[in-house]
Amino acid sequence: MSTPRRPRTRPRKAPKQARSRELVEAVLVAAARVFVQQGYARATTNRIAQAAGISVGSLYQYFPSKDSIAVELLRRYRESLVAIVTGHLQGIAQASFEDVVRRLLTALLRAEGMNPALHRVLIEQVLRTSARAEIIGFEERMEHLLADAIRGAGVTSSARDPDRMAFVLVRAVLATAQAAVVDRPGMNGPELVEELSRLVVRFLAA
Amino acid sequence: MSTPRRPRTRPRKAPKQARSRELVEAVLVAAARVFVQQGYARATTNRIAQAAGISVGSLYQYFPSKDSIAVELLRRYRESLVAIVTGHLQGIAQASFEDVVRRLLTALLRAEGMNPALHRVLIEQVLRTSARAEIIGFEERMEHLLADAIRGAGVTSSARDPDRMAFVLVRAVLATAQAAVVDRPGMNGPELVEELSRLVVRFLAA
Amino acid sequence: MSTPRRPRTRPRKAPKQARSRELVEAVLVAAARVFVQQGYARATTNRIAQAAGISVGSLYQYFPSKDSIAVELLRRYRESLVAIVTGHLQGIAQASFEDVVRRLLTALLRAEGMNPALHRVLIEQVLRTSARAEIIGFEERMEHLLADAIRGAGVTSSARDPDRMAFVLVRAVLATAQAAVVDRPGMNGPELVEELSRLVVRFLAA
Amino acid sequence: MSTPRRPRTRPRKAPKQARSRELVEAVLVAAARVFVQQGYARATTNRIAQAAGISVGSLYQYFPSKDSIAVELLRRYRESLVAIVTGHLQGIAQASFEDVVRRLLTALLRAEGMNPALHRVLIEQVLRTSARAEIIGFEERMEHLLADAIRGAGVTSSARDPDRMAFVLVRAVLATAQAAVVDRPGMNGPELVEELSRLVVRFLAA
DNA sequence: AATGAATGAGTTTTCATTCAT
DNA sequence: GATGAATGAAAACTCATTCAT
Repeated sequence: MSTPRRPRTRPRKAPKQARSRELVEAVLVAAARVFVQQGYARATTNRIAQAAGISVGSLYQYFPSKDSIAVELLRRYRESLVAIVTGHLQGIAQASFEDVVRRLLTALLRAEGMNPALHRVLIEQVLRTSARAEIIGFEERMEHLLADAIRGAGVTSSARDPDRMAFVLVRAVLATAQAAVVDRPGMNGPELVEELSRLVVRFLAA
Repeated sequence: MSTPRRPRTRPRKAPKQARSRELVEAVLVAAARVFVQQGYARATTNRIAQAAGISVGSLYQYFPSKDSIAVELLRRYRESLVAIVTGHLQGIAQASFEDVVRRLLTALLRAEGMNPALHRVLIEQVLRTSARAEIIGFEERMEHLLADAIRGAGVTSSARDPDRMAFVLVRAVLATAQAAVVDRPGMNGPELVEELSRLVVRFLAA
Repeated sequence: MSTPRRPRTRPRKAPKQARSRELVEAVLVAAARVFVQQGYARATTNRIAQAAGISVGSLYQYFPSKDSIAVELLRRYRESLVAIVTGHLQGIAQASFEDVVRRLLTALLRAEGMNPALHRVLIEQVLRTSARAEIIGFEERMEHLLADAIRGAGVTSSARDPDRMAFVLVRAVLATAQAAVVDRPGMNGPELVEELSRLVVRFLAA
Repeated sequence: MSTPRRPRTRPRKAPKQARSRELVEAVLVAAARVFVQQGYARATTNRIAQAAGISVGSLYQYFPSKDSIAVELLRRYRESLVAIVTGHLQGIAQASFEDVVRRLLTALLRAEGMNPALHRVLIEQVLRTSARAEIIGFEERMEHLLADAIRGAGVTSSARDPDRMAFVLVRAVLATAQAAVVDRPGMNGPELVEELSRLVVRFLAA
């Protein structure tokens, strides 16, 4: 458990060769599994390497520290969530507002790229890490996207602050979606999408 | 030198004497602080004991392991949240529905008994602990409370499932409240209460 | 932080590489010395590792616990004693009975492979260990060897039970030999061999 | 496991009052049981006190250290063995030599005051202790008793050294008796007494 | 005198990281 | 590049002993 002198959280080298890229992927996939199953503290680098089918030494060839794996995982995870949301919000012009909401929520609840258990573990860890700066602002980005959409759509009365509305919606929806995916799969289904859509639409109504 | 076979997550002895109870409290308070400040992994039992102003040995007199401290903290935290919600829901007969919602949200956002930063750390920990079973069911209890309130208040149309509604509301509201308290204190204020109340009331409307 | 449920008394990995085997040997040699010099309780794993010229970590790579070192030492010690006795008993056909006895006793008293001080420490330890089952039966094996030899040699009258005779001889001879080697080196010598031989031969006589 | 600055192995105070004596006895009885069941290292002073039905504090009123309990136990144990042997050897004038031997062995094998498992644990411990000097010489005393008896009885030829004979006999007989009592109760019985007597008598014969 | 809570030095054990092969 | 054995700092936990009550 000795800690490196200087925090190393950036990948050691850009995986240029195909083989390297595969190796990096293997490590990330394995690490995600081990982190979730054992918790960050129990997830030893040896276990991760083993799960990835490589040696510890090779792991350290691409990740300068255990933390750097967590950070990269978190970065990717959030990237993918942002991508999903962005993608659907762009469709807001073509489709009815309610349809967009419904599709986005359906996508989220289908757990596309969503792994909140992992997210929780990573957050706890990364919060203690120097990589904090690289990571925070994720929800903020989501909020900006949403606030802009709200403003652009002219959906709402001028009396309310779109930023605050976005803040509320991002947290409320993400948390509910995550809970449905992880803790209560039985709750997940079209009816939940319906309720969540109702939550969003009614909340946004003037 | 050998370790007991069963998971050590239950408090070692019931603190009967006043002195003992103080000690247990001191440990919990200190542990909460250290967990939040340093993260679970860096929070060593020695540091916790020191922060509590006692010796490690005394700590282990009452908590058989580091994990057991986390588990007890989580148990208490959730207990207190349930108490707050229960308290306010009981007032639902005397006051207008909207008033109850507003007061409850105000209480939550005032961070009464709420320490989501601690909660996050603990969750990560307890996720991999055998104590998991002792802990889950917290949100479920909240949901039951709320679902009953919804049914009793006759607030809603018969077409919707009160259980699903409760599921959505509990997650949405708790997550937003926690985020406001921890991550974005600037967002916290009467306007947020207003928006959250709107979220709840509109969502519940027939 | 949690400990494996099963007793850790078996070597962790089979030392296959030459390097590994050396390390295991080094640990055992060092441990034997430290156990004898300091007693089991004072013989810390760090001290043993240091005496072996390796790091604690390496020690734990091959021995899952302090106890497992003691158990392996005891196993080997007894193995070697059995080998000595077996070797000499095989010569019983070629040489006169008395000669075999004398040579065997000489070998034992020359402390070939015999380290009773270590034995004592180990016994105390193993007595309370789950490895007890793996260990007991040592004297029994010796007795079987001897009882068979007695029967085969037709040395004795049919009125006596060879098993009981073997029981008595094994204990009597081993204890005396050990005492001579450890506690009273001054007593050790040809005359002692003579007396012990007399003890055995006369005891066996019809 | 911190060790006292100066070895304290003598009872702290002579138990003058009846109550004190009882307490001391209770501790010794409890300690003997715990030492045998758990081994010296695992036998904590708290466990011993608990087994004795008193508090640790009271234990330390009469024994200045954990070691001092072991030392006192060993002292008493050996005292009692010596008493048995002495008693029987005195009868050597009145009865036939063989009878004395047989009676003595019968007494030993009846486990009168004999607890070799305890003995083993204690020896290992006391060997590391400053009390070593107080303790060693036990077998020597037994040997002197026996050597004198041998000389006095004129049992044996002048060609052999009575001291060496006594050395051999004491070790051989004690070890066999202990093994029979502890490890192989099934072996214990009149036939064993017969064999052991034969061993002694034949060994002593000119 | 008796009690048993408190102490903290001293153990066992783990695991991120390095580096010789 | 890959490997995995070796390292050792740091962590969890124990228990002989003290001392306030």
